Amino acid sequence: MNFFEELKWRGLIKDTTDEVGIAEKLNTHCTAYLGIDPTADSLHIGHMQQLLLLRRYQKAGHRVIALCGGATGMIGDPRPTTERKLLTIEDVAHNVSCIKTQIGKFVDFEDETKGILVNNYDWTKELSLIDFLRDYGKHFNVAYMINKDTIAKRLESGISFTEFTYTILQAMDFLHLYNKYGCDVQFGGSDQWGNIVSGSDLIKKVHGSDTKVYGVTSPLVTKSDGTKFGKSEGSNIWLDATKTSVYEFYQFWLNVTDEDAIPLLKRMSFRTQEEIESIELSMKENPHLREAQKALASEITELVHGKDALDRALEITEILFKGDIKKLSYEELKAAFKGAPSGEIIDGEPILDALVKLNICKSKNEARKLVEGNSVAVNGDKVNDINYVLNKKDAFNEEITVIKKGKKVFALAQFE
RNA sequence: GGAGAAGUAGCGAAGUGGCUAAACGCGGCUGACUGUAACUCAGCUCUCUACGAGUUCGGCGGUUCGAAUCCGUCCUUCUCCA
Repeated sequence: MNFFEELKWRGLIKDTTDEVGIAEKLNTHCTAYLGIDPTADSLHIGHMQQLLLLRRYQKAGHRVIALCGGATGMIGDPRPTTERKLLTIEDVAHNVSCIKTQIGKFVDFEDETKGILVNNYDWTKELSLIDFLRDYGKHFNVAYMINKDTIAKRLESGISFTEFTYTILQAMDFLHLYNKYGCDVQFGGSDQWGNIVSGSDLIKKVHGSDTKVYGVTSPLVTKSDGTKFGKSEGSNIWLDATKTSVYEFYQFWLNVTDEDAIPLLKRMSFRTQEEIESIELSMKENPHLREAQKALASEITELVHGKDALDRALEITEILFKGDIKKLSYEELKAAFKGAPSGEIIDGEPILDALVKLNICKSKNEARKLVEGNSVAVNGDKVNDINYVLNKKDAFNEEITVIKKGKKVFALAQFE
C-alpha cells in the first residue's frame, strides 16, 4: 500500500484537483502545505486531523510547510453562518506565537529540507492596495467567486467585502509558496476546498495551465450521530494543557462511541492497517474492554502531551473510576493528580462557592442544582446538602480535597 | 439613494400590553440503565444573600398602574428597485 492508498484507506481523502496526478505525485516527492489561521490562542482537536496529516506527509518523506495565518487571521475565513468579529492585531500576534509552538509537536522543523514553518503576514503586510488589485485582483472573476460554496452560503445572510476577499489572500499564499519553495500540494479540511482551488487556479493563471500543482482535502471529522465533533460539555477540547487538562483530553478520546472508534483510529493514529484491523476484531468480541478507545486515547495524548502526562492521566483515571480515593496516601494523591485542574479554597468554604471557584460550575445556581441532584462528591462521598462546608480537617494532610461532579469531572481543591 | 421586512436566551423559532423568566425544537448538564459506550427514560438549562428577590427579548428615550409586545429615535441585517 503506497502513501496515497494509505490515505484513502484511512478515510483522509475527500476531493482532489486531479486524483491521478496527486496519486503519482505523492508516490514520488512533493512539498505540501497546510494553513492554519490563528483564531484563538490554542489549537483544538478540530485541528488534529490536519496536524497529523502534516506529520504523515513528513514521515512519508515529503517536505512539509506549516503556514500560520498571521495575515489571513486578520481578515477571517467566511463561516457558513455569520460574519466573524475582527481580532485585534495584538491578539493575532499573540495567537500566532502560541500556535507555532503547538504545531512543533507534530512536525520536525529542524531541517529546512524537511519541514518549514512560515507566517503569511511576512509577505502580505507590505503589499500595497494598488498592487493587490492589479497583480492579484485581475485573476479573480467575481461571478466565479460568488459561486464558491463558502461565499454562496453567505449571500443570503450577508458577507462583508473583507471576508469576501479572504479566498484571494489564501490563493496568494499558495502562489508565494510555489514560487519560493516549489510547493506543489496544498491540503486541508473539506471546508477549505474553495480556497485551495483558488490557489491552484491562481498558480495556473500566473505560470500556465499545465503547471503541476495539486489540491487535496480530507473529510471533516463528524460523529456517527451527526453532532459536532470536538466539543465536550459544550466547550472545545484544546491542545493547551492549561485550557484543557491532560486528563480531560485523554477522557475525551476514551469516551468516543464504539461506532466512531475505528474510523477515528484510522484517521488519527499512526498504527498500521494490520494493527487497526486486529483491534477492530477484538473490539467486536469484547466491546466492553474498549480497546479501540484506549489505543486512540493513549496514542494521541502521548503525542500531544508527552509520556509523563499520559501516565498521570491514566493514574487519575484508574483512581477515579476503579480505586477508592480515601485509600490513597497524601503523597500518592498529590503525585497522581499533578497537573489536574485545581484551585484554592479557604477553610470553611461552602460547597457551592467551591464548585464555582474550581470552574466545575458556571454559577452558584448551577452548583446548587447539582448538589440537590446528588451529583457532587467530595473525596469520594456524595454530598447533597447545599449548606455543606469544606473543612481543612477533612482534607488529605489538611491540604487537598477532591471534588467531583458527575462521573467524570473533577478538580483538586487546595486549602490556602 | 428609494421601497419593504427583520433583530427574542448557546442556536433555531413562538409570543405582539398584564395569566411571560418568556411556548416548542436542537444543543448542553445531571440522574437511572450500561461497558466511563450507544439506545431509552426522567429532571435541569438568566442570576442571587432563595418557598423570596433582582436583571432580561438589538441600543437609547417615551406612553402606561403595567411593555418583549405601543410610540420616537439610533444601530445592524435581508429583499426588491436605481
